[in-house]
Amino acid sequence: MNEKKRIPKSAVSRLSLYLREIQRLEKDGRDRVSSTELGEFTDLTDAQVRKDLSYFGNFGTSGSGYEIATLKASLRKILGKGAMWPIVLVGVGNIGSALLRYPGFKHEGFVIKEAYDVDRNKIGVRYDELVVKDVADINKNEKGKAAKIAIIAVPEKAAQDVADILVKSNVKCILNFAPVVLKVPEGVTVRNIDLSTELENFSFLLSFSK
Amino acid sequence: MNEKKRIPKSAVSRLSLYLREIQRLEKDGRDRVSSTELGEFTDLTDAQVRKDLSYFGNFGTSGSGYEIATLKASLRKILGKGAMWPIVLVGVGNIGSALLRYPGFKHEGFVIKEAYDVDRNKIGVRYDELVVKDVADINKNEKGKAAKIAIIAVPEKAAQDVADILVKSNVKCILNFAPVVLKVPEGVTVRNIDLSTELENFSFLLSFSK
DNA sequence: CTTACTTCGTGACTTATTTCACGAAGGCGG
DNA sequence: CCGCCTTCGTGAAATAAGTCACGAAGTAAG
Ligand SMILES: NC(=O)c1ccc[n+]([C@@H]2O[C@H](COP(=O)([O-])OP(=O)(O)OC[C@H]3O[C@@H](n4cnc5c(N)ncnc54)[C@H](O)[C@@H]3O)[C@@H](O)[C@H]2O)c1
Ligand SMILES: NC(=O)c1ccc[n+]([C@@H]2O[C@H](COP(=O)([O-])OP(=O)(O)OC[C@H]3O[C@@H](n4cnc5c(N)ncnc54)[C@H](O)[C@@H]3O)[C@@H](O)[C@H]2O)c1
Repeated sequence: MNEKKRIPKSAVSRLSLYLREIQRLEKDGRDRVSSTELGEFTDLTDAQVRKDLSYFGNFGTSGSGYEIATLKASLRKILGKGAMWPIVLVGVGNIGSALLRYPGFKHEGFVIKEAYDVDRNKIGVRYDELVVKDVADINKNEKGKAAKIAIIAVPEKAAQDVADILVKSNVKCILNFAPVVLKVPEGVTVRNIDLSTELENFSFLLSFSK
Repeated sequence: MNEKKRIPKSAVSRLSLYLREIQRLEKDGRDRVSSTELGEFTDLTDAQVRKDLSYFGNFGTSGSGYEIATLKASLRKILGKGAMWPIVLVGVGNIGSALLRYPGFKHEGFVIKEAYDVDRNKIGVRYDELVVKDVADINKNEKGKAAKIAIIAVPEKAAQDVADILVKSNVKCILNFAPVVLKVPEGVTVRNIDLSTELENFSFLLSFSK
């Protein structure tokens, strides 16, 4: 076990894949899995799988691999999947409403608890138990049960302002769909979903490869 | 200029950011920019900016930085942004329809030319000039103007099958929203948009930092 | 209990990426 | 034309990430 060593940033994302796979295996009735097999499922080498897991503990047994029930419990713990994480969403347009309609998040331990927009046509709309609120009221988040995770799905021009407000209301993690590099203080983490950039990676590849 | 050296994978994504920023600057009437400034906008070091650009050419001028018009033209060329890239979309659900409604792609040089679904309620629906077709007819893509880029926005269980079909119809790049690791032959590139994994990175961070 | 086989955990090594830091230009004021 | 300032391009150094390969530990069969 390697409690001390630096953990590569991408290792956490891979942990997420491992967890997903072993949950699938568990559903299929499997109860053990080897690093080789897990590697095949996730398109990684067996060594990568073992090393990633070893950053967090000794989950395996020489000769017989990993017990699924145990590994699952450990990975869930590491990834913070004990509780239901509340999320605040800002921008209920194309993307925002797609997220609100997606039932998968609840099963994954995430729930969009609040959603905000500026558009009076959006405000008041109900999605399941949630009603879209006016973004002007967002600071009411500040007082109570404050979500630490936010999703920004507003137009590019509004994104930085929204981020600033979210940071003030104590959000620590932002998933940003707007095509902007957000400026946030230390201690706040931003991850970008940047579809144009993804596509440009493709057009780059395609233009070069012939 | 460094035509020979291996280019870090992430450099291409950063090029995309640089291009976006200088286009913004151009709109603001600016005509030159330095690596330092570009670094500030993109949250990178000046050295990183210069090194990334230097993989592709000598775009700058000592003492006065980069001329925006020139750099923009070069980056657009590198990223393959001369033509309009046709895209095929499979799965017109929450995500798929959000993509179809997004006008931004056209401005970026990408256009969803075909969209497929299995659901008869989706088939036949019109989005602008596009009409959703039956996924059973997807191989008709095979003959003609075949898109090289595809987006998969179907449920997890269907994703691998769809990927196999797309690969057969000569798609070379797949943007995958389904939470699965797709198996594709060499020469085909997959990039995943994996929202659960993104959120699990957050829950990991939040559970550890206190 | 012993042998043969499997599979983990990990230090050492390799490869990839980023950062540093400096020489060489280019611009500008005098 | 000269010094001074700015900013590039880039090898060299540093850091980060991934792969290798092997000892140790487990399993299973006879
Ligand atoms: N839809 C896509 O496929 C797609 C693709 C790539 C990038 N994006 C990016 O994702 C973001 C959202 O895209 P979209 O298609 O959902 O946009 P959209 O225009 O459909 O929705 C944006 C929503 O944000 C709301 N809004 C605007 N300013 C606001 C503010 N200050 N506070 C709160 N709400 C505000 C608008 O009323 C609207 O409902 C954009 O930045 C877009 O560039 C979207
Ligand atoms: N919506 C979200 O916010 C969200 C979040 C995370 C992940 N995802 C993932 O993105 C994917 C799409 O999500 P969604 O919410 O849009 O799902 P959705 O159920 O709304 O839409 C899926 C669409 O795919 C169609 N489909 C099913 N099988 C098909 C097939 N074989 N060929 C063609 N079409 C087929 C369905 O008819 C449906 O229209 C899923 O894999 C989901 O797990 C979505």
